[in-house]
Amino acid sequence: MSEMKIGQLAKASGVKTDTVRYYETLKLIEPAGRTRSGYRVYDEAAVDRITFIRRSKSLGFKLSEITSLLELQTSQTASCEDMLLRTKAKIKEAEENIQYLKRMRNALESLAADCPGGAQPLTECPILDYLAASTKQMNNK
Amino acid sequence: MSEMKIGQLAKASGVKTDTVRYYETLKLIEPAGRTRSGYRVYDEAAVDRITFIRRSKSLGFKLSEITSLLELQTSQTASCEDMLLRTKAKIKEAEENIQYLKRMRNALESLAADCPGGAQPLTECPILDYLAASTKQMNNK
DNA sequence: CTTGACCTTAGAGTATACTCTAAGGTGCAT
DNA sequence: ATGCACCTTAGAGTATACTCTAAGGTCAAG
Repeated sequence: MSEMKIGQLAKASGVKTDTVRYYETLKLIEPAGRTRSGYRVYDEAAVDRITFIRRSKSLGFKLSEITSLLELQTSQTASCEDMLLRTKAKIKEAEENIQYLKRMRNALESLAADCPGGAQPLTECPILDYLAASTKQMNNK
Repeated sequence: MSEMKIGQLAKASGVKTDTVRYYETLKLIEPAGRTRSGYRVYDEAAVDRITFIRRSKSLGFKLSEITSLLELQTSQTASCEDMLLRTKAKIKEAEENIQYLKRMRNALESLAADCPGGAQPLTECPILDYLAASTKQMNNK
């Protein structure tokens, strides 16, 4: 099945037909051609391309970044370094997000540790106290 | 300044006036009243309320969740346990996101470690190889 | 020749949290 | 009186990645 219609491509690559069309609007993929009746026709390479997109997404790349990854792939002049740099930038991003979430989790945990839980009235709740405390310190985003 | 207009509330609580009006559409806050000419009038409690929202946001609560946190705060029947449960759920969420990001980062790091970088042609790049490899394994999210 | 699966397009809807624009009124100072 | 900062509303725009709807054409099987 080297020639296929959008439904087959979708099934073969694990996405919905809508998603394939959406990717087309972003110029991430294009059908190899069209039938006389206007149906999109794809070849095997299309499956690889969707797979490329899915894997890149699973590594945290956005669709707009994947556009540039795909360009890199077909570029004559690009070097390994180009890909490595994008990968390192993504690692840094992930790392920052992890740190951000850890700070959040730690703050939540220290509040939870102070909270007696149970049927205590909320006036005694250190968590709500922290949230509602007027004009002391201020943690922002 | 116990009575203030939206601009003063915004300044006092560190958000934009647009944000205050947006929060109003979500029923997160309401002006204490209006002047004859229609200007929103707020009291000191409004500053605390916006502060509550900001702090909750910094702990990872969504605005829709903050609605329910604010209800909890003024509830007669709620107990500490209610707040603690929400906090624990949020900790779990943060933890899951951290794990997810760590898997992503680790995958990126092991790819980066295999990549020679430098001026190697991309045909030799293990990162692109992984992304483009046809129909072998498949990581999805 | 009709049924059903599959295809087409354009455009709207979902979720989240704002942010901005347009067009116009208010209120105090010079 | 006029300028300026500030206020009002309704509604659109931003970012991300789809997902769905409507209205209609295609195609192979029975």
